[in-house]
Amino acid sequence: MPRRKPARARPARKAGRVPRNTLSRAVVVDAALAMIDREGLDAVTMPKLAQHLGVGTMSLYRHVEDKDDLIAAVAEQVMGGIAVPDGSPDDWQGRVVGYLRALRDAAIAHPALSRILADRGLTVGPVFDQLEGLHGILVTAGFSDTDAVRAFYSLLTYVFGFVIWELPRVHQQPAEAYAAAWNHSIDALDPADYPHLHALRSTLVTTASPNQFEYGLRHLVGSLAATTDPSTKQRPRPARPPTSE
Amino acid sequence: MPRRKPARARPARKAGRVPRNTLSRAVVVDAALAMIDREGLDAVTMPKLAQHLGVGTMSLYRHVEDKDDLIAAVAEQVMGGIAVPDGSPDDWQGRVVGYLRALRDAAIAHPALSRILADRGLTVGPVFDQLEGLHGILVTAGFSDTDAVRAFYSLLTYVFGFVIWELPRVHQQPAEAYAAAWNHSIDALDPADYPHLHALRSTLVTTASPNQFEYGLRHLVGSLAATTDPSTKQRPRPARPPTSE
DNA sequence: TAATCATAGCGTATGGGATACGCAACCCTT
DNA sequence: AAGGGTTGCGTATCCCATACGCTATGATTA
Repeated sequence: MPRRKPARARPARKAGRVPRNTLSRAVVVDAALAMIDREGLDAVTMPKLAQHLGVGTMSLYRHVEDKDDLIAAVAEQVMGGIAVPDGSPDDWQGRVVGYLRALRDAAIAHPALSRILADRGLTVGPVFDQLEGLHGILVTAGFSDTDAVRAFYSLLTYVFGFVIWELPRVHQQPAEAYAAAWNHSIDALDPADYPHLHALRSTLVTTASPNQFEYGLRHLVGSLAATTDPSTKQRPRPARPPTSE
Repeated sequence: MPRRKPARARPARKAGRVPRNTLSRAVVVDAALAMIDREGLDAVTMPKLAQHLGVGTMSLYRHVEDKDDLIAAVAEQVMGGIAVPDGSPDDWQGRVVGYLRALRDAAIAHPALSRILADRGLTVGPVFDQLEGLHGILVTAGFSDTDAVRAFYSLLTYVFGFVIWELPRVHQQPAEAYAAAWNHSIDALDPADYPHLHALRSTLVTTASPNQFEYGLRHLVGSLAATTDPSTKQRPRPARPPTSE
């Protein structure tokens, strides 16, 4: 008993009236990205996406191989929006860090990104350009070819791990839900067995700030810098890294 | 530990003959983990899992709230198997690094782990014990409360990002598939536009060795150490980190 | 302008999957 | 020997991803 026709808010299709060129791969991908951002990755299904676009479900498949292809395209779209910043060769740290921050920003702007990449590997299409750019920067800065590779892999890796760890804290329906959950978990633990966690209740949760991102990044970049350019060794590391929010 | 029946080829159920106490949450979770390791996360469905156990699909739901609960339990199971190593208080670096290596080993032994955690957040049950232990180690080593939190978050974060990046390389049907894919991708790029990537064909792929893990880890730990105990500043960082495989 | 044609949009059908619901066999208790 | 909470599980429902053509559409060409 088939019955399909609401097609949401969009000039409903008339019998026999089938407009052309309404869809394109770009339109589908954009809509998917928007829907993912809005309702979450799991909420996106082909039927729902189609309905949103005011088209039939199977129409999507004219522009996308399958759902997997669609999600991959979404990931590429997002990653493609990230650029390795310009800058003087002297400031390799600034450029590299700028790129990594952009990466984190993208992951926060599109919370599903890291999940998608965790599923299919970090190296999607546009990353090639970025690797090329980063490598150039590092080599110019004095890194050997191999060390440059190792360095940016380490950095990339750190950023992704961080973002995955950070996301549940950043995006959570009620903003305090995450903190509440943590506190609840900690309350359930016996203070005798978990003295530190109890003492740190507040710290554990609030530490997920931009500063935490910068903290690890600073250490990593600073240490990498030390292997190449001793003069910058101290720069990225203040006598004592800021310790609070 | 309670004994576990093979559960494999169980005599098919006879009409009216319904044995009792064949299942338990532990049995279900173990079977799920085994199946995940064997066939991948996506291959695991409630019907297939039940069939494997020789029981009806809905029987599983007596011991597991829903699939989500099951997967969460699997993650806990794996994470619970990781311990913060003992050691002398002097060797905080050794203990912390030991823990992080164990984490990576677990992620490699159970390739789906990182995907699962990326979906639901890194902090699953047993992690509390581990955080408690790590925090104690770091504070004893001279870190302030806050810095200790920042430090292990950074480390944890690095490890997870690394593992996610590394996994596709470690587990791939034909061992060379990954390298082949990369080389193929690079070949498709115009050497004029991507001089570095072309020059690095081999390096880019082969760098994914245990050394890469240690490379970033060494830098991170070394730099963190420097903030607390200047005497160890040089230790984790040889004059020049090994540069090759 | 009319006939031709590749193609976009889409209706229908198939094969899973997750899971609510409720029955009945079991095993334990009394 | 009877009763009852529990466990295993059959059935049914609702969604999904997707294969398979059919048909209208707009561009192309005669």
